[in-house]
Amino acid sequence: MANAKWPKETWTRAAMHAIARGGISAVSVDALAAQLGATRGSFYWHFKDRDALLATAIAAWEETDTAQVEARLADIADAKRRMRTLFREIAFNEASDEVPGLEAAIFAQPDHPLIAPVLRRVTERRLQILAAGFKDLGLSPAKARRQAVLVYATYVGWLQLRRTAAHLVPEVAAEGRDARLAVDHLVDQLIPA
Amino acid sequence: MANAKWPKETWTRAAMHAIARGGISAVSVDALAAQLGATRGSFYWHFKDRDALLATAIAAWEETDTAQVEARLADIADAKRRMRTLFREIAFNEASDEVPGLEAAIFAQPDHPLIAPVLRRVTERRLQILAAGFKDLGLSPAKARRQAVLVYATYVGWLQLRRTAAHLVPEVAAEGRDARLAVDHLVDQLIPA
DNA sequence: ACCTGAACACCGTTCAAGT
DNA sequence: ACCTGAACACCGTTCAAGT
Repeated sequence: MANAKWPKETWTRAAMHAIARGGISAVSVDALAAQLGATRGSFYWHFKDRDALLATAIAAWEETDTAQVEARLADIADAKRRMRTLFREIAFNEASDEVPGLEAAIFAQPDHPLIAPVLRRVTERRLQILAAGFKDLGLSPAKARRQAVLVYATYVGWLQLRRTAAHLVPEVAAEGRDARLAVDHLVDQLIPA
Repeated sequence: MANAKWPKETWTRAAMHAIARGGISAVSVDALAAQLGATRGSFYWHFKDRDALLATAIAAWEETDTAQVEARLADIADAKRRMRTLFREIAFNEASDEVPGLEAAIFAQPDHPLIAPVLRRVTERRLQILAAGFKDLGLSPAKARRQAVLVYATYVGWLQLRRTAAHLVPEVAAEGRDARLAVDHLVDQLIPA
């Protein structure tokens, strides 16, 4: 258990990079084995099947994501600034993954059976953070919740438009003048003074 | 060409239903052949490969979608009512596909290489319709465009939240009191008086 | 405990042969 | 023109055998 040639973690890291590169379908036991210089048989000593590897990789992402969002927002006392930060930093600077592109790849397949439950938990946590912020800004609990849903839906759609239509919709790009104007416009309209 | 046992269209319809049921990965040449009572070899007479079938099915959806959105919105003269309709009817009553669930399944895989270019065209067309509406409501061209992007991003995210977190976020459900309140809230905030 | 290598199943693709 | 059926390739999974 301690002296494995290709410990479980090695397969998991390789899978995370494969997901970041080409999504779930890019995770091939055969390809990973070849890449590591191991055999497919070896893989099945550590994992029940391919899905178990995928679940482990996605769970690893969830843990680091939870920790990061918490850390980033806890610092900011002022509610309005916290909201702007959520959009500016998290939505626009492609959250600082330790595996670059992994979050984007996971958000790109929200309906995958292994991703959906994780995304539900992440969504609920973020909605609670947003709703708490809007309550701090003076909204009633019900209105704060509705506003949180509205803002989060916009965030989710914004990310999707960036992936699928960035050239077409310069407003949602990660940088540029159009994008900055659009974000200001968005923040002004979605976040009460 | 006229007297085929399993004409091209039969394969295409079967593929559309398979996509609606389980997404792109549910389209298996082997499974479709078995289902139709044909052989896999027969399939390759009509299509170059599996991707050609997928492309044909997605193109068929694009055509009917284009026609439907055009027809539905052309009727409504008043700009504000047109906007509300876009959200109420199209976003909430699961656009009346002739193949039920197909649009939702396509929106669920926006990054798939065969889906992405189609979705780009659909996105641009819808943004133009929205922006024209906001200009009719008195916004400047630049503001109308930004508002269209904001509204459309919210729409896209709303659909995704419904798919992945409907139980968790009753506000985005297709029906119910919470959902109606949330939509009113949303329309009031996103569509200028 | 950990890994190899052969075997099998599933499914996309090709193609020679039929009608 | 349209279809069959056999063959092959790719890859997930199992398992007996090795160290």
